[in-house]
Amino acid sequence: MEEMLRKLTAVQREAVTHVEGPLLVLAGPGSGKTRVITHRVGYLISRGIQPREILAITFTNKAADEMRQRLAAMRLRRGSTICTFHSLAARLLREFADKAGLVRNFTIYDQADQVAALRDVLKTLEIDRKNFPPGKMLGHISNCKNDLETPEQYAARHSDFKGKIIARIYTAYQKQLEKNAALDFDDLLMRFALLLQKDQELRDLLNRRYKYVLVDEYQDTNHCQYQMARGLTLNHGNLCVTGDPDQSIYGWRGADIGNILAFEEDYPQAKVVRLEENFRSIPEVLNLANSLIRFNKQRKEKKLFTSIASGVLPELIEYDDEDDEAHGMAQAIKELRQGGLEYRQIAVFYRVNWMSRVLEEALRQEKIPYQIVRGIEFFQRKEIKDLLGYMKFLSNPADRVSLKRIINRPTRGIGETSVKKLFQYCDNTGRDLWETLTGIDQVEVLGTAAKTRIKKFVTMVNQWRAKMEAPVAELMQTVYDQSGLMAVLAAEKTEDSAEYAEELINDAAKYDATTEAGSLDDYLQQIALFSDTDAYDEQAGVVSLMTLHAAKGLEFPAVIIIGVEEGLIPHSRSMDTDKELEEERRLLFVGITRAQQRLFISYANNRTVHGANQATIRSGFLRGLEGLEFRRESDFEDDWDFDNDFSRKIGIDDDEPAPGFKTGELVRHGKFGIGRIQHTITSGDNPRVVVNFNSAGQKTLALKYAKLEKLD
DNA sequence: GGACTCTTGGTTTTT
DNA sequence: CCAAGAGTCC
Repeated sequence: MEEMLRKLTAVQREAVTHVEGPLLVLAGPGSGKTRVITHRVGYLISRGIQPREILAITFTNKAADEMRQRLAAMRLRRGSTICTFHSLAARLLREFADKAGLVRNFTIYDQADQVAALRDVLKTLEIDRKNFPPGKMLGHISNCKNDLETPEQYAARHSDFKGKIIARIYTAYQKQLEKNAALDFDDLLMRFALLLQKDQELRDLLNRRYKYVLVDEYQDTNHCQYQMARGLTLNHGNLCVTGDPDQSIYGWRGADIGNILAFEEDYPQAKVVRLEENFRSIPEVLNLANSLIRFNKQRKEKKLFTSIASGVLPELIEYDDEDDEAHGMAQAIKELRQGGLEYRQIAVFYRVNWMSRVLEEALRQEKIPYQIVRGIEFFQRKEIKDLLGYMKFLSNPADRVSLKRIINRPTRGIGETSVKKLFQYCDNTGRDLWETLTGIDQVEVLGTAAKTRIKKFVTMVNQWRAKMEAPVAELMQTVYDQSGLMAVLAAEKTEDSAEYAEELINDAAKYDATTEAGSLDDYLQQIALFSDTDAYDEQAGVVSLMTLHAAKGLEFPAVIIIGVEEGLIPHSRSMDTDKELEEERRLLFVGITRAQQRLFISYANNRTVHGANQATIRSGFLRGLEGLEFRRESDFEDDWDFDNDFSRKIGIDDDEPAPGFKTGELVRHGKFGIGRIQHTITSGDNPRVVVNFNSAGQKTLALKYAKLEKLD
């Protein structure tokens, strides 16, 4: 351990070795944050803390996996809990199901399930889907849950026409989920946060269980997650959070950047460590990132610097249209490869998923191998949803959404009307769905034909239920076969569907092989909480394509960002407020700071939207950037004077120190006292120096105004 | 009840 | 342009 600590910088070591009490690690991109967190876990263990007393909360399952591997590589004792907020909540809600008033085998609803459930609700409430679209309604509901607001509270707060209706929808939706023994993503967090709030006994128990809690990507936590982190550490206060306000990109789904910005006020005893040295990118990339993010007002001033050697200027390329852009980038990838990079070292980012299409086409034509990092796409396929629907219903026979999905797929002559009657019967008599199904003879509203068919279905399901303890893949294979799904898929013109279904069974087999105490419930939970980035395979040896959101936490020697246009970045649906605009800018910042060496940014003057060609405008974010090499690959000549609008000068350190001051020199400031120059910024006509003052901390000072006195 | 065609609306980002 | 929903026919 001692040796490992020696390899860290002084600031990193500070973060690793601060054991007791709240700790805020403000970590810039590429500052070795992951390393610090893993080392911190290692350090705690080396100090005699039991591994099982440590809880590390990551943003994705992928990040959790990686962390586990790193810890394993450090050959530490295992047993720490490393997972995401969602899986932690799911796990603990199962463990303390009684306290939470839940059944242990609850189902987790994904977006499609939520929509299906909400549609049913709207139908029974006889609310028009056009005026109250399910997606929008779910958005409202999600916001409420993220703020821990129950349907009752929402209803009490709204007396206007629309608010009242939404309150009715929210209430009925919750009832529906309850009936189905299902929780949506937000419920997981909300239910657990509320439980933690009101159940002191449980809180004490968990505070004793997890004595040290670490939360990564804290800038993207919402109110529920904030409450969870707080509740889990209330008794001992050993909460370490890490994050970067400049990389907060999930505000739209409830993430509150205020959580990290106000951490010090929230936890006055908190120690704050800033990791500002970047170990990832060449100064040219960092300079560009800095010159972009400085336009944001909602932030903590922070200057990124690096001692990595200078490289090539990032390029900005203009194209005529998206086809040219895609082919141009394919060309760039080829050139990068000739320059010695491997495919796996190159990534392309875009704002919206549909932008991958043109790109794929171009890459296929140019025979460049690629992967699209979109994990959940697989699980959104119809055949996968069908097969999983069976599994979900087996796991939780109260789940109407799943039953509705599978009872007539393949067709068994049990139509919509029969299902509707069945559900109505349950609602009217208050009887359990599965109970009703097994005693279907008593349901007078159904005809004999329907009853016979349902009985047959129930017999089939019962046979599977007898095998619930079997390995998941085995059970799934049986279901796939005996349900008739296999025959249906095999009969389809394209073989894709059957292949996908088999891929799912293989995935289950992998789960069986790697999980010791696996169960169907647990497998389904893992799948439900699968994320896009989880699909990123760094071993694949291919170019990676992904959205800017999915790029978070990753790094690549070469990065290409396409479609940097008004309406895309910033996206047309989030450019109304400064808050939204700043988040969009942060998104571009995240993209830029993924690059280690080479960075290409591009836009096209025309783009096909809705099948029609539209003229586009380069993103306003590009204005005022420093350190870009501009290249025009389009015929179109506008009156844009790049050299006037942009500055090609780059200013991080070394080459041109600010007049009279050098990195490392001791200086005195009238107000801040004595400090040492961290680095100098010479870009633009406003040379500045970043100084670490002994008492006042780090400050960026304009030489024009600040009177600095040299000391040595 | 189910398979088919036509119309229409609409493209963020995701656990 | 493309997916989902309504409408139509067997």
